[in-house]
This record gives sequence, structure tokens and C-alpha cells, in this order.
Amino acid sequence: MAKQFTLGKKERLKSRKLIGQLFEHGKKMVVAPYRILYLLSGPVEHPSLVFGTGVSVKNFKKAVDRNRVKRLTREAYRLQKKELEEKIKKSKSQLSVFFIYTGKELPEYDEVYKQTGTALKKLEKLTVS
RNA sequence: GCUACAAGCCGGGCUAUCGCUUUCUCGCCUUAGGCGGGAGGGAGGAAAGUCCGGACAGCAUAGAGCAAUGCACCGGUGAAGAGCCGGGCCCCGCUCCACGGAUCGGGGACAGACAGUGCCACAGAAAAUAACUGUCCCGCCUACCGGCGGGAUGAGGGUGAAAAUGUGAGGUAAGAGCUCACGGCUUAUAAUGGUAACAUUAUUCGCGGGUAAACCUUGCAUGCUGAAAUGCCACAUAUAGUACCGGUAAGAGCUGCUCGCUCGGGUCCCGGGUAACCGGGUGCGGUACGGGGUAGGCAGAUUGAUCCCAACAGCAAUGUUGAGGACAGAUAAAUGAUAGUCUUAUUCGCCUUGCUUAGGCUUCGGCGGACGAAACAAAAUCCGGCUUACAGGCUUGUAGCUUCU
RNA sequence: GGUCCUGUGGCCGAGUGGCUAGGCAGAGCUCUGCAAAAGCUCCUACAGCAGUUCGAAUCUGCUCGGGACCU
Repeated sequence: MAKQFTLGKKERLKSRKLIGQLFEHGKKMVVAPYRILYLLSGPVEHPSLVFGTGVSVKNFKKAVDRNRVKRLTREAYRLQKKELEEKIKKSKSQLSVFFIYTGKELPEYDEVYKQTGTALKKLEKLTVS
């Protein structure tokens, strides 16, 4: 039986090129403390959902705090992305998502969990329709 | 026992569930490879600031001078340093004191101001050559005060951060290190101690401020650039165009400049010439700008001047020897999330004990509850230092207070 | 990761080691029937801590903040 709540190398945005494309051509939306960029590309051979997150140096000067926010975001995404992933695979397309944290204070885990959940549901509606 | 200061050390542990990264290994699937299981490793004392010094890499390198930058008491240490250790000298503070100093603690970018130049606001006669005021003597004028001229002198002149070696005596027309005595500072020599810086003593030459973290002088050191360096593989592509130059060489590099040196002299055609070579063309090359592609992987890159322990050498920094053990490698960037629990700190209540007339206060011990790891902070090629940030705890030393014997 | 520049009132911005210019903004006053304009006055500064110097915005070291460049 395959693992459910994974977030390995293949599920993360790692290519500089893809990120460039995402920032240039991707669509934007805002959910509370996050600004979310996403890019859906047509039917492909290996359907996948890749994810990335980032925090501005201007809002969090210390590397410790930036790491903290990114880790919380990754954790919340990892536990909730399952439904979206299945639907993307059914529709045979490829979706890149990038979460940018725009808040200025360190968030609590519960809040992060809630907001990423609503963001994922919104994405589902927008992309798989 | 408490408080303060200084130095050194530590700066969470365990369990469950879901995950990340890496190494090894096993199984399954049709190769590349993919999927799944198991075992092991996975941030710091500062990983930070990037302030010094290296290792390492690339480029360059016949050499010389100037410039630039950095350093600056002595010795040791080390790969090296603006680091560290020890010593000297100077300054500050406390205490003691026979007022000369001495102990202890702290600090010091600590070569040179008789090589030269600059600057020193305000105040003050003057900020360094001297002038001014003043003092004294002589001559002339004048009834006197005084004025003018010539000479001597550098002591006094309320300032200032700083004023031409301090005190006393002699000396003189008045004075002056002009002379003398006791000091202070300084140059040189000698002796003694010390590896040396330096210290002490004796003799001797002198005594015209400060500033070199002002320019500078002296001595020493330094080629430049930094892993976004660099090498290889894969993918992709176009070198289109512009400027300058190429037989008197252009140009590039060495180091910023100068000398000097090194690289750099292509091909073909035509004409001249025996040839070397000369002229023209073709196109080629060089440099600068610009254009296009890729932005994936591997190496560099994680075991090294490493850390811990013991013995020995040394005052110490440190070194030598021995034994066993430990040591992360991410790359849109891993070491996390949730829940529980353990001690530690904090805090509340009750009991006991002590003080007190009481109110109340409080040491030690015990029980129960609340909160519950919570400071500073995240490796990015790697080391040695420095600096800065830091909740709480432990150890040692010093000082003060208190209790008991 | 590396290399460098910079910090002066609320804002902009000058300042060879000797009382920190100037403009804009703000407040008050004069002028006016009321305003505007003009004039006068006031307010608020050398990022911080040490050192050198008689004296530091300036020189030196460290710290903090802001910015630029290198693939």
C-alpha cells in the first residue's frame, strides 16, 4: 500500500525554469495571509502536482523565522493536498502551485492549517472544472 | 546559606503517529529505472557579523623602480595573523605608607615630532622665527611728572588644554642655567642583571609645547581574483551586427604607473624581385561592445593544521606520544508537525519549624495544584581566531552580610 | 556565498577637527472684514558605543539600520 501524506522531491517545485514560467505566466489569488500562484498546463503524459513555498526577507529578517513559516506551510499542505492531487491525475494535467506568505507575524499552526485548506478547495474549483 | 563580580562549562531527555534528507541493504516489477520494507547518520556555541588569517582553485609570473595597502615595545607560540601566552614600559583606581614608593585590580594601535611640511578655534603680548609691553644704563630736552634717541636684557606680563627645566643661593646697572647645590627630563658611553624589551649605578652632552587614529619618514610584509572560483558531461545554438587594428606593427598580458619583458607575424590570388621581401585584394585573426542558447547533472564537497581522554615537556599559549571513540551534507535549499510525559526554573495554597505581646514575617522540610522547555539563534567549500547576541542551570575563585560550632 | 557604498530635525539636503547652513512642512504673532501671499519668531538633529585629540558630525575600531553590484 502506497503512502498517503508524502511530500518527496518529485512533489516539490525544484526546477528554476518551471518557477520562472510560473512567476511569468501563472495566475494569482489571495487567501488571507497567503498569495498563491498557480499554473495549469494541458494534458500531459505524467500528470503531477508540484508545490513550493516562500517567505519574504523583508517581513522576516531572521532565517529561523522564515524556515519556521515554510515548514508549517509545507506540513499543512502535505496533510491536505490528497483530494486535489487525485483530481489532477484524473484530468491528466499538470499543476504547479506556489504559496507566498505575506503576513508579518509568526503564525500558529492551526491558522496555517485552516487557510491552506480553504486555499486548496478554491484551487480545486478553479482548475478542475 | 544568601548577594555581587570574574573565569570556565552546559544550554533539554523519552514515547507514539504522520513526514523530510542522506548512506547501506533486502524484496518485487519488463531494461533505463520505479515501487515497497529494514538498519544507521542528520545544525551551533555562537552555525551570525564578514573584522583578520590561511587551506584550496583559476589566471599571471625574466626582472627592477615608484606608487598603493597593511602592520609597528620584547620574547615565545603556531600553517598564518591586527590571534593567543609570558615579560617590559606608561596610564587609571583601591589599599598601605616612613609620602620616596609598594601590593592588588583594570586599561593601552606602545617606532619616529633635532628629516621636512601643515594645523593649534576662543582667550592671551605671544601658539613657537620673532615682535609688543616691561626692567636697567647713557645722552639730550624739561621747573617737575615725563618725552625723544642710542644701548643692554630675555626674568615678570591676570589668558589658555598647552607658555621655553622646578626650588633655593650666588651674581649684576638691571637681569638671565650666567654660575653653584638638590631635583626632573633627555643624548651618548661604560659596568652589572636579563635571550631581549628594559632596569639599576656611574660619567657625560644638553634642556625651544602638542598633534603622526594630519601629510609624512624608517623598518617589515603583500601578484590579482574568490567556490556565483574552477574542471568535465548532457541539452541547446548563430556568433548576425557595430567600432578599432593588423609589415613603421596594432593589440593583449604581467601590477595601478614607468622601464623592460612575454604572447602575437594566418590563408589564397595578382603584380614586382634570383631570393629575403615590397604593394594591392580576398578573407582571416585580435580586442571591445553587442546578439543567441542553456540554467540540468557530476567533481570541487565534506576525515581535517579536527575534537574528546591520558601521560610527558613547558610559568603559560602550545607541543610530543599513546589508546579507543566521534564527526551533517541540503541546493526554491533537509533535521519538522501534532499529542503525551519526565525532571529544571517560576508561582499559589496547606502543614511543620523559627522569630514576635499580637498583627504578621520567614529559614528548612513535606504534601497538593497551576504553568511546562520557553533565551540568542539555522550550516551553504572547509578550517584557525576576533567581535557581537543569549532564558536558565552547574563548577571554581574573590569580596560583603548572616547563622552555627 | 562574495564585493562595496551609505546614515545630519517630520521630509530634502550643505558642512576643509573649533557655536550644525539652507529649503519644504508644523506652531504662534503681525498684516486683513476674513483668507492667501509676505514678514518676524519658535520647534525638532549629527544611528549607537568606545578610542585618538585640549576639542570629533568630521579621524580610527566595533555594533545597528538602509541600499547597490557580481551568476
